Amino acid sequence: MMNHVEIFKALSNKTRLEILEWLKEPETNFPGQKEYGYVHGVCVGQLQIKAGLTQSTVSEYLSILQRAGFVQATRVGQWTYYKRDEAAFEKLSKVISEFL
Amino acid sequence: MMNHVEIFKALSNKTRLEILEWLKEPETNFPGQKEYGYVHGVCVGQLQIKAGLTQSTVSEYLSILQRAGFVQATRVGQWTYYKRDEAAFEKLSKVISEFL
DNA sequence: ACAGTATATCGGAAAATACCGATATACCGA
DNA sequence: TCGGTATATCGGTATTTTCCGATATACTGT
Repeated sequence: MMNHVEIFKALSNKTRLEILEWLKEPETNFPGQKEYGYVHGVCVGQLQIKAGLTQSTVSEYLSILQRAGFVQATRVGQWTYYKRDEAAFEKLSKVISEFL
Repeated sequence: MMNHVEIFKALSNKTRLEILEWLKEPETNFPGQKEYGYVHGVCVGQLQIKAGLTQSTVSEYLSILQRAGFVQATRVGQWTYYKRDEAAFEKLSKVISEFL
């Protein structure tokens, strides 16, 4: 993983925490993407609508979450799909209970 | 506990993370306080010396950590001792692996 | 009551973050 | 090749955070 401070900073924002929560259940939270599937996660546009912020802001938030390791990005055509990396959460959970 | 964003913000600073780490082993990290004991933790002055920041800054950092639940303060005479609240770390660890 | 010490709080300058709109890049279909 | 769509990046303003020095508060011994 990366620097702990950067990881906690990534989680220090209401919208970013919500994004992570929404991505736990893509089918429920992003029905608008049903026809395209959820294999690689959810695309930026869907997240933007749900977040109610501008495209540029959501895009940046996603790259912050990606740098911290919480999500993985997959480019498919003109779309970038983001999905949670569950291992990162387990890892952080362990870091907190064992090393912090 | 409190709002998750505030908790992660409290952990988004190098010095504050170091303080939490130092408080895991007061005897080792704060030998200057040996004669006064470590029952209630470590006093602000000792933490200030170790952190190398001003008294006001360290005092504020400690209250940030306290508001987030990571440390408990005990006033004894003119000293305020701070010690870790291990339960807060376990709780946060669970929150991350189960809810985040 | 007073001087000394420990900590908390206040006010502020500099740096970082939260967001935005505009623009650039990448891909697609015609 | 060109127009349309999805995303990333850039430049900027408002807010927040970092860290400081000065001051206020609280306690202690004389």
